[in-house]
Amino acid sequence: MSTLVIVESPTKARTIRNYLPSSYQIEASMGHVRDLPSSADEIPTAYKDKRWAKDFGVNVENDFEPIYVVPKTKKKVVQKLKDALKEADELILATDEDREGESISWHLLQLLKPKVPVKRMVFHEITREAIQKALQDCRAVDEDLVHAQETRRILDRLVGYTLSPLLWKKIARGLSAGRVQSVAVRLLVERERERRAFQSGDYWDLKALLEQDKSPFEAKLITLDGKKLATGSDFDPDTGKIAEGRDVVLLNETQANALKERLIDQTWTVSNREERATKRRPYPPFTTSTLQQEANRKLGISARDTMRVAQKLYEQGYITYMRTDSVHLSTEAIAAARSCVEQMYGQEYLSPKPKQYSTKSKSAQEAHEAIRPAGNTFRTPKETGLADREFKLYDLIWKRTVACQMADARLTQITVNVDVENAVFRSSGQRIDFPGFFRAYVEGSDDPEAALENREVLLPPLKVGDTPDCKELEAIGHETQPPARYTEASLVKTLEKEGIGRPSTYATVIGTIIDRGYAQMRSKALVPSFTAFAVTSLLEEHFPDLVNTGFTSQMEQTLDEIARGSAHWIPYLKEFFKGEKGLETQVKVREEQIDTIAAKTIRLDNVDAKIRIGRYGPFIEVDNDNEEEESLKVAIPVNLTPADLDPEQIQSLVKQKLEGPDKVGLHPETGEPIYLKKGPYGDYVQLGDKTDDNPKPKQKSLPKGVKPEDVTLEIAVGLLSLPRLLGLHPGTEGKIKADLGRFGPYVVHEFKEEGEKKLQRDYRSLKAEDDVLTVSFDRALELLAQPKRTRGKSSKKPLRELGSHPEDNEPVNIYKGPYGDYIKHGKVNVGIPEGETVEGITLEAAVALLAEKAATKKTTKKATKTAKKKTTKKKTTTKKTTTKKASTG
DNA sequence: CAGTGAGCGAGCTTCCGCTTGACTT
Repeated sequence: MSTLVIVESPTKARTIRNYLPSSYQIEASMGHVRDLPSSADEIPTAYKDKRWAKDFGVNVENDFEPIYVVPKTKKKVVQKLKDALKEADELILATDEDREGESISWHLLQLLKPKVPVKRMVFHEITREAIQKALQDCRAVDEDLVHAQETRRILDRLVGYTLSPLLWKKIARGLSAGRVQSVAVRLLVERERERRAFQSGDYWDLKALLEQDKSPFEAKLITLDGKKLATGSDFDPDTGKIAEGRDVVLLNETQANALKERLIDQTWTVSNREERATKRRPYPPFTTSTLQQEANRKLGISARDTMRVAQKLYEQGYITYMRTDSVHLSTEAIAAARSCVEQMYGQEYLSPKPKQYSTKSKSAQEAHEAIRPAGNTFRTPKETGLADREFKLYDLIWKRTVACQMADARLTQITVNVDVENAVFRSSGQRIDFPGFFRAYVEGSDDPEAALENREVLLPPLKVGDTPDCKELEAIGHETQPPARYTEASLVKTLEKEGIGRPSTYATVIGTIIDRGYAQMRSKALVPSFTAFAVTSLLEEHFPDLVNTGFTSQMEQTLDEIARGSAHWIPYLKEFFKGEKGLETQVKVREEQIDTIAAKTIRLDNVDAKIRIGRYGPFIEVDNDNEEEESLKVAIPVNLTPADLDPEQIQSLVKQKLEGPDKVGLHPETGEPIYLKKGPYGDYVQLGDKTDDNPKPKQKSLPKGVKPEDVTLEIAVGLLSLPRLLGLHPGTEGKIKADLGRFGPYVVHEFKEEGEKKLQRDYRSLKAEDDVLTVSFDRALELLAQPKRTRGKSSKKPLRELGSHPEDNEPVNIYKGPYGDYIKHGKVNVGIPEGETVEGITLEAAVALLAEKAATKKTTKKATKTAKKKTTKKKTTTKKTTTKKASTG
């Protein structure tokens, strides 16, 4: 008697193995095992000639019947499951209890066609009791829920595969649109429009430094003649003036200074004092979304990296599952958190009752627990022995989980009014009466001003009638600020709030919009591109419903009805796609309506010139007054986004195009002219004109830190004389040169190794203090003598030294790598096999593993070669996209 | 890499979710 149990994740398989009898075999499906064909080569031959198959992989002519295929990457998994099933006389489908999980089970049934009894089992916690109970409560696959998933899948396919081709035709090839990404892009564009339209306003106020009984405190002017003083929120962002209907006093610099002079020597009297007790409740434990936000804000880690690190922690058994939308904690988890609080902070810091949090988001499917330290007792961050990011992330998760079972923080807010003449100043303080969960956790904030709130601000014990001394009075000017750009954190937060996207996709959505050229990351901000503006405008104008934040939640409502059996999926899709206002009809109509030129043209507020999306990127088009002549076209440098483009920028770009490049001077030796030019990759100098005889005049980029206005003839000549020969290496007689490369200035040592014909090159980057034009021979030797900076982190120190290899006496060590711990000997690396530990492995075992690896290396040469290609591609993503653009012409 | 924005018209690009492999250090 044996039972095959299929779960989604291999880690889960490993853990539940401990709670099931040995006659149970546990396998993982690794997520979905079938999907719609992603491209033409995946379409089965039977459907190859069908239009609908090629366009959608869904039969839109016949009740949206989908073609499901096993993707190449999943063939192995499916085979393994089939083999495992042959040995079993019972099948238990234990995929997650949400829409996608139910669907995976259904697909498994379709694929495996089991002849043995089948049960569907669901569990939310991986404990012996929970799994035993789940085994008792098996059910059948819920077909309605499966239909809801299919509807979601098909709808996304229809939206994506109709709108994207429309964009190829109307705007640029390779673009994409989708239910999730297009809304995300639109959010960025809308915010950028607000920022462009924003009119800043100035206002002044006074800050006083007062002193009572030798204790200083600060107070700010709040009213004048009983009228409220204007602050940033009183301004209308569209005009930069005080918003209509606001009865406030606006001070300019002169008025503020005059007021200051008038008030400084007067008598200041405390007129009012108020105290207000408040509470702060701890935050709920982490979901994927809140973890990504906090890791981004507090640790500066991107959503993608957060997930990568969390996955590691999960696989190594440190935390529970990291893709979840639930804040629910198991009773064991609550008990563990409470025991942590008692031990580390004491009974008084414990919340009086165990706290269970409930998920607010309507779209939540709650197939998993909140993200928390794994197990029935939590290891403290120190006990884990983790390091670097893994430690920091675990620490964050541990603190948040423990804090959620702690007592509320109790604060007292104190406000004191101080009158002087016709003005009232206010001083605000905050006293923490009991820190409660603050002891463990203070949430990071998008708004640094708000983060400061958590700090204690103490005031001297003032009472009404006190007359503090005014030590200093300062007039301070302020400028209202435009709304902040989205960061990864705030975008994820908004998407989750609107129910758009799922825990498993937040990080990839951001990746997609960057990959497609819809946005770029500038420090932490997501800045939309010109393409994003063009695409968003088109979609807003012609498909407003689809790019509305409400679209997904409407869809979700219908999916819920389908899941409950109260709605049918085919009529819904029919209406959505084939209906009078359906997508198919709309796309057809709009395709004729949309003018290609107009779609590629971007209108920006307060910019007259037209911006157009060309094949090689965005350019400015200035119409000529003379109708006969062609309009003027000026390329916009890459990395310049709509955010940077103001009328002055355009002016300067147009001017350069019209008047030609600035001439720096004539080359002292050849007499050729030297130009300073603006290229798509920045400013550069060029020697001579481009002619038929000289099709490739010498050009050199300005190094970082050199501004175009600083370029003298001397600098230009110097740059154009690069590479500069510094001398010959004393050891090898090889040439040492200095030059500018793609990654900045460098020195290189060129030499030939004994017997080798090929020239070897040893590169070192110059440091910030070095100048490529003047760097000396000695300095170059010094740099070359330094070891190459190892890429990545502190992977230098071995975790464990095993000893020296019997063959060559070279050390055999164990290191920590991004792909797990591994054994290193010379250039051969081999991962530690499953079941072995860093501590347990012997030198003999390691030597055997290394020999095995060295033997297989020859046979897998082909595989590593293709893989190498992949990584280099990845490394040079930025370059790739730009060269791609340049080479399509 | 470096001044374009179109066209002979093959075949291609593209969606959202669920998972960990491939890679190597």
